[in-house]
Amino acid sequence: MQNQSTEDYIKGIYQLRRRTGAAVSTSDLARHLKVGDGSVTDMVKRLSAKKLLNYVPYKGVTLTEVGVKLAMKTIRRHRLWEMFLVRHLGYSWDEVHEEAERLEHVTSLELEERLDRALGSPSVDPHGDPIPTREGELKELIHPSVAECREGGRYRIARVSDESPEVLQYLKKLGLTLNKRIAIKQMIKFDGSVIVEWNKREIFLSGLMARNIFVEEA
Amino acid sequence: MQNQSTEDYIKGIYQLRRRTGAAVSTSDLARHLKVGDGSVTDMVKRLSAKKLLNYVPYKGVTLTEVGVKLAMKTIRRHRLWEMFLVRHLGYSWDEVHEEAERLEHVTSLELEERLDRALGSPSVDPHGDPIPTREGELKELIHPSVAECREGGRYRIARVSDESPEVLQYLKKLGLTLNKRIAIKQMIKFDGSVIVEWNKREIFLSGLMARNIFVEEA
DNA sequence: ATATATATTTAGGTAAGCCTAAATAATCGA
DNA sequence: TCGATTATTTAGGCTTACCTAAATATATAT
Repeated sequence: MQNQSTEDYIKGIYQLRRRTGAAVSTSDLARHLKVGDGSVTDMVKRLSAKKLLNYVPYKGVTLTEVGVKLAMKTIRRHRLWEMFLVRHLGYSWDEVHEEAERLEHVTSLELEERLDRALGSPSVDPHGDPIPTREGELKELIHPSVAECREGGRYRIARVSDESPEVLQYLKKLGLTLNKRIAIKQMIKFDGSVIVEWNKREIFLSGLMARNIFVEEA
Repeated sequence: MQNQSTEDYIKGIYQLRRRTGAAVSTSDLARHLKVGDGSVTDMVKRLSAKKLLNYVPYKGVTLTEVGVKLAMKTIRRHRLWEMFLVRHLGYSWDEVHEEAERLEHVTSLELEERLDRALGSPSVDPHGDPIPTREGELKELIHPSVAECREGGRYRIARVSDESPEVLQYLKKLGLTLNKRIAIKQMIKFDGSVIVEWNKREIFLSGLMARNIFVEEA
């Protein structure tokens, strides 16, 4: 793969931290970025010298205020591009991640503003992930996954994890996109899979699928 | 400035060669890319090893077939982006060069195709520069500059050099954009400046301006 | 044709990101 | 709490793209 940029490291740290809360270990970061452990220690020292993060050997890293700002800027640009590619260039939601991953790094403030304007300042991207504001504010939306729903409940699809294209492709094929309304028919405890009803059809979701689709009571 | 990529070197060679015809000297390339002479010799050897160009020490470089292909691809992406930024994001023609300079390097074939489709396969960019085809064909349009016109002649503005933002900004302020029709009122031999008429107004163009605006008999 | 000027290459260095293997620190189980 | 396992850092190297200054070609002018 291509070399990881400063922005990739910072974004990675931000995203891993959101999951775990605590400082991010260098080896977790290494796995996330698909580089060697030693490479991360190396890079992390440089980024620490640039005051983008705090590094305590053997303890992991946390972003500084400046680091968080950079993460927000990068995530904002990423999500604006995803939205733009879907709305203005006809991409589907499973095709935009990789493109945005590259475009986010070459986006000027001017371009960011124009993308935002062209989209009418959207608050979420095509997967339902919130887009940080121009000022770097991000309101994390906390939605339960389908795996945590109650049988018989009715929900609106609020977000789908963009980590695995497979989930996105499967849902695309079903037509089960953002904001669609579903009913939970059956929760299968044995393997965590779920049967939902949508559009008068019963749809089977594996446990993995169910854990990657997030909903809101409706 | 940022490091120059392989694509920048190849594109630079292509463009310099179009001007002079012969092999491109390493120092001309260095000036063009704003890097040291020694750096170019260095890079040129690497690109030669990759078969993108032919390098004869002390004689300069020429692109191989593969090199020309890469130049065409890069120029196509650059010009499609310029067109897209103008048509779909409201940029003006003097603002797009730098953005396109970055975007061209992170554009997948898929994205290239979608830009092209969204624009209806345009044949020229916002400055009138021809856009290479998908297959890498570029038909160079040869237009005389305003500095070479004949007094009293009537012309259509076919292309404006995108090298200097100043020219583009000046013309933008006048409203004198692509395809506008002008009449040559007076050629001033002394310093090469030209007085043209457009929209019932007389417009003064310095010699430098005149040499950067290209026209077609009309 | 030779000296001088100019163009080009070489040589030695730097910094960023990466790798692997060896060394060291932290953690966990008994 | 001690020893083993696991996590993390260090050390030594590689590649790319850059720089500057010195060396060497080439071109020019008399």
